[in-house]
Amino acid sequence: MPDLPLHRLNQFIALNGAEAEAFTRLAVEDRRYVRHELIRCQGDPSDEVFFLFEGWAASCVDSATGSRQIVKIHLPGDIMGAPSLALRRAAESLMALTSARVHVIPSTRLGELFVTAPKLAAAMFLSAQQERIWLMDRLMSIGRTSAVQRLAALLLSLHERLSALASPSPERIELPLSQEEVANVLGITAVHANRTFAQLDATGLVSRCGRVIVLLDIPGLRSFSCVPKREFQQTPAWLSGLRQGVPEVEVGT
Amino acid sequence: MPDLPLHRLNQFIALNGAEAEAFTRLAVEDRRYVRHELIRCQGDPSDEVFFLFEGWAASCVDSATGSRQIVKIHLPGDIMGAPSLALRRAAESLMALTSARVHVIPSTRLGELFVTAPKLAAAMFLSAQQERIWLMDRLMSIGRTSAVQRLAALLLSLHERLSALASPSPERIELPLSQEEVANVLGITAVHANRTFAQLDATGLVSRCGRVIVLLDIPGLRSFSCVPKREFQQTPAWLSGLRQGVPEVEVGT
DNA sequence: CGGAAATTTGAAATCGCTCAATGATAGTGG
DNA sequence: CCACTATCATTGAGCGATTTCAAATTTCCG
Repeated sequence: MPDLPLHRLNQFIALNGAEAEAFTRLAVEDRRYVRHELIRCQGDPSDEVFFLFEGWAASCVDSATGSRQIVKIHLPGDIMGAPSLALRRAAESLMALTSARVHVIPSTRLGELFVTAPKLAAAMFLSAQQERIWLMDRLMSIGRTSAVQRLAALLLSLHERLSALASPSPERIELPLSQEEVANVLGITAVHANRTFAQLDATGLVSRCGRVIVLLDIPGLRSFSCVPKREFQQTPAWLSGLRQGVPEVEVGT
Repeated sequence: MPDLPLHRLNQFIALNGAEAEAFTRLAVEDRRYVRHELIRCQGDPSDEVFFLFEGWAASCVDSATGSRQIVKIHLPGDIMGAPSLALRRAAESLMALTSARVHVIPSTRLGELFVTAPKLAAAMFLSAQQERIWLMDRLMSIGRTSAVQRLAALLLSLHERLSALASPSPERIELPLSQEEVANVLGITAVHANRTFAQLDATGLVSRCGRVIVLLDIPGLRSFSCVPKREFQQTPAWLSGLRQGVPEVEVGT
């Protein structure tokens, strides 16, 4: 198994080697997808989660009319499909945005990990809370700000996440999304997404050339977007019990 | 300690008496609030979570311009403030919508529970995933549907949650929110919320008298709202390991 | 090179917003 | 109980943002 991007799991609780390895052993399959291919469809039985190993993907909620809302853009290291662990049938569709490699993890194996590796369970719990905050911020963004501001907020959040991925120049974002897909993220129409790009361009906060966007003034973008900056804490003090109370290596089977 | 509404915690994993009791012992304080009082403010240190024991409350994200988005309406039994466990400073403000009673739970005590009561930890994990689905559905609703449809979706979700609370007649909803607050949920303005109420009234799907709303045609509302129905699973099969692998009662201190 | 998909632009219609004013309702203190 | 006040609900009119429909242009890919 090649190096996995485990920064998301390690973000809140530094896992030891055994724990990280236990995670890498969860996958039963390594699938490849091409752009626009469905990884999982809303309504499918939800007995698996997915680890995005390479490429970009999206979680979408489809409305009864067929229109589609992209509720999350996934980057390498993301666990996809976890919300549907609470359901019998998946709440969201997962779609590859670029060619992508995905590790398939049966839910039952994840369940075993909850027993054997409580630190990993805690890491996944915190990761879920982090996702909630991101969703809440996007709800605010869509509910209370204009299309241009939402676009600024989207670019900022991508910048932040690409930085965490140790991307070489995160302020240069090569968007693999079409304008229609960006529109599906922002809650606007494709035509308006185009005008919105032009509008943001005109502010001078970003410069755009095709699908390559360079963020020129990040503090300016942030105050323009009106979305507060979130400072996640690396090792939450309230979880200190985990380090003392639980034997370190009981992970291997 | 009086009977707590623990249906949310028991929804996914039936806790035994010791586990439920361990949870009730978490609280260090029982606070009362009046309508509109702030329970916690965005930016406050996030070293506590809150259990809503009685009354309604709201989680709000405030934008940099001062406008406020209500990201969640809380009913009795909800745990509030958990997303901010991942942060040093709270991401959301918590506000009482009616007079309310709230149990204050220090984060550190919650952390201890993660070690001593893994079933409770799993229940909170699943609850967080459920919240993510609700947030995703609202993102779809706000991003892709009209104001009237969003209002229908809001009323439906309240109906569903009131039913789970064993409310006597959940199709009769006595909203404790002003129209301005409803507008802050739906991502519209207060004036438009009023027109939207009138519009929904005119469809015949609901009837409204002041703040009392009666849902007349629930299937009709559901298809009108375009939000898919979610069937959460009571005891996810994938977590079966928890029942075998972990000693049942090691909960008491 | 050809064809499909994506981007860009225009014009008209619609939805929701803002500003402003008027009625209702509830709470308060006399 | 009533006047007083503040908050909330309602309505109108005009404006702005976004949508819709339609067409032209560009880019991508085989």
